[in-house]
Amino acid sequence: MVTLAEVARHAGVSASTVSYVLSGKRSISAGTRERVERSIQELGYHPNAGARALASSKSNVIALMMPLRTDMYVPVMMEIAVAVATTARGHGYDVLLLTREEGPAAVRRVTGSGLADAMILMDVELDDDRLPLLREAPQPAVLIGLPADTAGLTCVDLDFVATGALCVEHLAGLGHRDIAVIGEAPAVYERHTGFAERTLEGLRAKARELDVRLLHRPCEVGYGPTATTLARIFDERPGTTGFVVQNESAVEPLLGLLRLRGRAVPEDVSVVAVCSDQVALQASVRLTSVSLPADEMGRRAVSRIVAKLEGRGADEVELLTPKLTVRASSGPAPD
Amino acid sequence: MVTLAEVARHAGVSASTVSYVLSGKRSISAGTRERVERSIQELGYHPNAGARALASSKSNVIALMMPLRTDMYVPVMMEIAVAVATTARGHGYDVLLLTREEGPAAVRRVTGSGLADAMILMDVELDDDRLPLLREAPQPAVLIGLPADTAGLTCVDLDFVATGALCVEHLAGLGHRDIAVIGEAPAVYERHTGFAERTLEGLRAKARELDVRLLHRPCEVGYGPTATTLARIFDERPGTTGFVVQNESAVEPLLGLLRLRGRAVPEDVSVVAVCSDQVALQASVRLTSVSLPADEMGRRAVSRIVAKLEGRGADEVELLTPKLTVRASSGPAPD
DNA sequence: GGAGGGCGTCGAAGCGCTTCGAAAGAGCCT
DNA sequence: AGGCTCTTTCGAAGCGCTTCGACGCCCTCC
Repeated sequence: MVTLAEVARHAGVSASTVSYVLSGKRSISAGTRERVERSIQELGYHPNAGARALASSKSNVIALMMPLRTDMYVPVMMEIAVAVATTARGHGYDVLLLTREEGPAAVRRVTGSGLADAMILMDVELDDDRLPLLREAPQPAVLIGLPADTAGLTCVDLDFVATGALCVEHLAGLGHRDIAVIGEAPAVYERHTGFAERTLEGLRAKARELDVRLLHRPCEVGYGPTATTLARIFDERPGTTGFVVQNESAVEPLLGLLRLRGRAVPEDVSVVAVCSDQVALQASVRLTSVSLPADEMGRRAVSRIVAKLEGRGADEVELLTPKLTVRASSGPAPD
Repeated sequence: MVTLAEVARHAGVSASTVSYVLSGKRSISAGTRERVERSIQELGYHPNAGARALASSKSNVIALMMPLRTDMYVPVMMEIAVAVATTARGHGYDVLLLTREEGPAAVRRVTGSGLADAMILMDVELDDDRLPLLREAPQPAVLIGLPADTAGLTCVDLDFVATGALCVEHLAGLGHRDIAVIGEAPAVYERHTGFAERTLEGLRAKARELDVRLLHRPCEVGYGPTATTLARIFDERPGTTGFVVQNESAVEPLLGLLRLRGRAVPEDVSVVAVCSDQVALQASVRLTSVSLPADEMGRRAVSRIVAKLEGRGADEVELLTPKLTVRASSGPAPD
């Protein structure tokens, strides 16, 4: 393996000079810089990550703590990860993949070992057990999601309360008085995952405000569970004409089931989904949806982390404003 | 941050003794070990990753190069990543997430900088541009997938040729003489992704052998494209009674579309999918499928990497034998 | 009772890089 | 011409850990 010292010898300069050429922290004459750069090329030199981390106390790695369950939002999680990885690379950082399942131990490992310079955490629960550690960690962190207490934390998330409100508002505006919500899997609520509860909160508040009847039912992933949930909903509220689908994987089954029941979308029944634009456009009916800007959340999270690593930017909660796009799945309520 | 030296002072021993307690590379008396371990606990010591990497030339990190597209098999990729991350942690390794898109440059970065001790590559193309570098890299690597030339490489993959054959065999055995294949997106074939081409090869070979007519059509992700593809298939081969679905995301749309056309599954039409068991079970019809053992592939890949890092295990291609599970979506051909 | 051999521990030398202080030279002013 | 500043480069220290050789001790064996 080629070392700094070899490059220095090859270029006829000292090691520190090579280091300064690389980091740009001191001015180097054009001639020397060129000579060094040529040597680096010729020898195929790559700085040793460990040595660099040791000497500079910076690893140039961002840790990403990701949930590895498969009971929810896999594509969204993936999309966030993609955005994080790509954006981070753009800023010169690599991404270390940690599992949400390791919990606080992983946080401790990172903060203790200097494995990473900063952390991005996904799948934040309202009262997340990683938060206390995070607050005292020397490394900055950004949450993608919103816990109950955000003091001393930086968060990026979609404003799910507004998202819920927006869905109800849209349907109510079209004259729907009976709205059903196909929610996340029960386990998601049991974990007190922030976004699920907040969406519900927004849905309920707006429903109360606009005097619309709202029925919320959690729903496991899969066609069967969706069918059961739908049947229950129609049993309980036969007059339901509006649906809000929070659970991406329930979208296609729901549309299929409505078709089977002879309920036309959007003539008889309107559907609003909270999902990525991709899903909304690929479904069998082009869905009216509030988009889940996974990509943007990932990018923002990295930007904030990088800002903090560079000493800019304070702790702050950034809630992205949801946007509802009207497509072919919603229309006026039948009379 | 607590250092080895501080632990040593606290325990009243030398730094090297602490190091040996940690690594177990030399015997330590029970008393000393306990004292040191207590100090480690009390001080909350975590070894510095950079220093460790520098001194031992081992980073305890495995790089995972993952495709970050969303045009195919997102859940499968995710499942593999999960398995890799979890298994790796079980062996004491962390996982560095690299994007497939960085291509050979990422391989060079890893091999040059000592960022990782080994690499696992996904989304392998038949003539992958990362392979030459890999062959001369000092770090071991495992491919999840199968390139055309496997000399000097270690690969883990499902035997997709056998998978294709199995699907045709099953349908032909039920009396189907006209089989259509809903394939991956055209881009996947254009990239010469190994598994797609191999599956097709297996399908074709077996069809020829059993004298069955086979129609293969690539298909973009989404309901619309699936509908178009299906329409074309029935135009071209109205007598089609057997379907092989290679593309997970086409499963639910296909079932819905068949229902719309009034073709009952499995009475009129049989469907065999190549997908994870989860998808097979969650679809609107419990699918006869060849399962994609993503989890096992991830685990095997890590096992092989760890073996190589420990000096065991040679270069080898490991093809997992596909298993077809008969469920409710396939039955005898109508006459 | 002295030689030989383990066992347990220590000290010191790096691993490859960053970074600080200082030296060497060049250019300018008085 | 001497002193000053500014630019460019160098040398050396040190980041926290691993690891090798060596040392001291106790036990065993003839």
